[in-house]
Amino acid sequence: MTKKTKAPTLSEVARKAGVGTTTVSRVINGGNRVDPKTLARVRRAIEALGYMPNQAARILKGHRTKTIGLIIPSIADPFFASCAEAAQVIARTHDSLLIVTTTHNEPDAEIESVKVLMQHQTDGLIIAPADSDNSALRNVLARAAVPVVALDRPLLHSSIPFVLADNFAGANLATQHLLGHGYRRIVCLTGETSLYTIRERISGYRQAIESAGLPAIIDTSVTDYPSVEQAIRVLLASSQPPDAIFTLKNSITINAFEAMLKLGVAIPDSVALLGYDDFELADTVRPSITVVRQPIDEIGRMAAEILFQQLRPGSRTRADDDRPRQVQLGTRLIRRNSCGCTAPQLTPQAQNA
Amino acid sequence: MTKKTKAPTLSEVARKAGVGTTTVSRVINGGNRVDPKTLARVRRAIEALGYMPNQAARILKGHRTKTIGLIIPSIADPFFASCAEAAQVIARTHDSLLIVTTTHNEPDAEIESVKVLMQHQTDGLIIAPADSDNSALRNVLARAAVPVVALDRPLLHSSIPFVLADNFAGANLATQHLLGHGYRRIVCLTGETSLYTIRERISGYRQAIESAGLPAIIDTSVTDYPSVEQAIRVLLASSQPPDAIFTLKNSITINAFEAMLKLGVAIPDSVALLGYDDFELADTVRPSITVVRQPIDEIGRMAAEILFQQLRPGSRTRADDDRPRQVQLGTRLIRRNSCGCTAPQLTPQAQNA
DNA sequence: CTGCGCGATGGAAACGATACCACAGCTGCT
DNA sequence: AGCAGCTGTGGTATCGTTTCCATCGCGCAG
Repeated sequence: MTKKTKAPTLSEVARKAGVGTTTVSRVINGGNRVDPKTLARVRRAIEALGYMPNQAARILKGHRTKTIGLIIPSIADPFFASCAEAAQVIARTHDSLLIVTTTHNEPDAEIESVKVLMQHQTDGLIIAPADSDNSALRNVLARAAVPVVALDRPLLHSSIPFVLADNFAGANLATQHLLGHGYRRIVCLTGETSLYTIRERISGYRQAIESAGLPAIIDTSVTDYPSVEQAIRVLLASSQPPDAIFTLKNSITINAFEAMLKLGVAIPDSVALLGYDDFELADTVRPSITVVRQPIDEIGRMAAEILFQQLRPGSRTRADDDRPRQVQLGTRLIRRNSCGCTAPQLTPQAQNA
Repeated sequence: MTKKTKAPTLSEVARKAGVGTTTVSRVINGGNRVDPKTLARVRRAIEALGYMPNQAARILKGHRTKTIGLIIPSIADPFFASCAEAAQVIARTHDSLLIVTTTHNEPDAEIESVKVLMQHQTDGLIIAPADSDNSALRNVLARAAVPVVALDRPLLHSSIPFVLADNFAGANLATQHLLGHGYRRIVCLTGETSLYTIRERISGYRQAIESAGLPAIIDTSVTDYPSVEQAIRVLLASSQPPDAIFTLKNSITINAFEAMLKLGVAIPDSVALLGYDDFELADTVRPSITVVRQPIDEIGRMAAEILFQQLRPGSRTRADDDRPRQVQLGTRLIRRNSCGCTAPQLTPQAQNA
């Protein structure tokens, strides 16, 4: 038990170094305007005592806390995990700490998270709202009195800046790609339609399908593996079975792939498959799966950067900054083998936006 | 700009409610020993002002901060992301906030993280040390003067409790399984041997192989896809090509699988494959991949629980608690098709530990 | 009738760091 | 010589909350 009972304070350092607290404070914060000799002495005292500034006291005194909050549905979701990682990198360059809380897409948990983070005096907030039209959340955020940036999903009817991928364009392009291959009965398996991103993707799909004069075939009911398998089974048994499946979400893509394998559906010869969101193994499975890839890291990075940009002293006052506040990033179609492209491109292309 | 310039304070609430600060404080902390009428009045004032306690001030006043730190290599790594998620759930049940920092397995970043978290006065720390024998880290943690729990990797030569999977037993069992299938030239592709977990797995493999009187064939050089493909290419071209490959890490398993596919190696008929760590698609690819699965969530959960157990008031004094402090959790062999098991078991078995 | 105990409440001193202000000593200009 | 201006320094109020201690009624036993 070599545990020390108490952390040394600034004034203990001051006493040990034989100087005033002000001087020690100066040394800690850059050491300007301090005599080199004094500086060295204080530094030595700090070292000897193993002194570390108490953040709570600093924060209490006011001003910047060097802490920002990130509110996401889940850490275990690779998409948000990558966003978090990217945001943390940016936070670190701004000498700030990122605190992540999770909501599992529950509005109550979101509001709770905002409250918790505000109590911890975070300088700003990045949030991926479950419901893009949640007035309760808007209110809480308005009270928060700190800059907020929305991530992956916008917060509508508010002036909150957002960073997200162009889901409409991504799905639109993917659908066009399938149409280009000659598929005519393209089914869309969606997942939870309460999410803004999914709805946008549906719109993108629908627009492409309908402007080709074809019927949109949308199944919003699928959730887990059994439901996906069942849905595909039913579709295949119908009088006009699909010739392509477009899945709007990672887990559904994987489930659909597995179900098609199990049901003995030849991909893409019998039915093609194209998924929204890339994943590591999409390239490894046989056939490899064509997907729409979002610039995940970029989303996390930009959200954080916009937040810090708003945190710059003075930026609050001059309301009209020249920088863009609402960012929609482009997506790429990563062509692999599940869509009927014979020779998969090794270098991804087909940018949009 | 409906932004409020300033958050209301406790004394403003007190003034509004016409009571003293002490009373408001009591109301916030449970409201015992307060007249029901006063209580209601204060509650109303709190509501009206949208008051939220300032954590910084609370923390400064001393005692518990209701905040714990988690230091992991990466948030984007699914293993640690799941640990973090599990730990966060436990933290929430203890009414605490979890702050995650990442190190990318760099010792300097670890020490920096500990310092940052200590400055934020976290009540305790959970850490996955890159190097299990890092004396600098041990020193910093000793100074930290708060309970610490090691996760996934122990911190040797210290009394710090740890929670991890039994890597030796897991690899040992996996190797035995391959031996049981009749494979005799089992190659082990490791990944970075600086990690405790990898070293343990190597030992488990070696022990099983050598007690079968066979030579351990270990390639520690592989890192990314090209190196894995190259390694497999060389192995196959040798005079005595392997009949099974045991990969000690997720990314290497995936790389090996892809390389084998590309090189036209029949799995498992020509060469079997068994990987350490399960992943979502291991079950979806063809052939599905047999793996050793670790109880990831359980690791995160238990680490957090042990930490909070040590945080219980008084537990610091009675040093000899009856609870176990060093936990090694069992792993399971998930039998699929890449190892030669003809009929894959749908219900995983073969527990060990 | 007095004092004791108890429930309800408020005053004010911390907690540790910051920053405003003051001031000492020195330079160099008029 | 006098004074402005600069550098290096310290005293001290302050941030918002908790908590120790004091106070104040008030019913009730002695």
